[in-house]
Amino acid sequence: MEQINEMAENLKLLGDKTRLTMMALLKDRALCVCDIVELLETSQPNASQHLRKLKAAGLVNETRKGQWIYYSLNVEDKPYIQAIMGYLPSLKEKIDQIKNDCD
Amino acid sequence: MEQINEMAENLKLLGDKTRLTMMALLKDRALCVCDIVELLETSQPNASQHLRKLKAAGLVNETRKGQWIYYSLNVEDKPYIQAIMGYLPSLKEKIDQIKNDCD
DNA sequence: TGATTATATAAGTAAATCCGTATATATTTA
DNA sequence: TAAATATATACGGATTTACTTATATAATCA
Repeated sequence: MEQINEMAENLKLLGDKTRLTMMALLKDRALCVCDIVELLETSQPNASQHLRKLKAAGLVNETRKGQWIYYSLNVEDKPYIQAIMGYLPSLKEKIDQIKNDCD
Repeated sequence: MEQINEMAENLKLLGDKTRLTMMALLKDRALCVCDIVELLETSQPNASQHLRKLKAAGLVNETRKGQWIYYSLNVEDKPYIQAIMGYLPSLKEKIDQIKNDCD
């Protein structure tokens, strides 16, 4: 079943706490890498590597804005991913705490 | 976020094509290990080991019936797992093809 | 009871995965 | 143009994972 294999690949990507937290963060709004590094309290290369995987699977988009690269969700055409996202807690409050240097 | 970590653990379990196919099969009905081995075309130990992980996470139940141990879904109290299950294709036709020795 | 069938567990191996350190690339600013 | 900032990539090590083979346990049947 090719459909199941494809779903398994995507679920595997979400089955990592760093990446799943990234997705939860991006539910609120697009974020640049330095925001994500600060929010996740991880290293910049680690964040970049996880973001690359999410992007390779088409789960996020990237947009450069000057020095910064903003990542945003790209799940409109992926209904089961959207369904999962609906069950992720909102991290909006946490996001509002970060100091927004990026700009 | 403990809730996210717990979700990530469960999604990781579903993020494997063997286990996700098992879950899709069990959506139709309870199956014994030998059924699953036949349907997945894998080895018996491999099937048992994957089933053990699903059981440890509480995603399936087991019930012995004589010589056979039947596994069934246990997702009533796990809404996001149920949501994902709803997007898995039905493998009913495939299941109906197996020769039902078990009995 | 001994043989057979169903399932679980143990142990080993190859591959995948996550993360850290180091470095490269791209953009902005002085 | 040089320095600073933001991000990506390369590489290596430790851990995890999936699978195989071999063996153990449990239930049934002759």
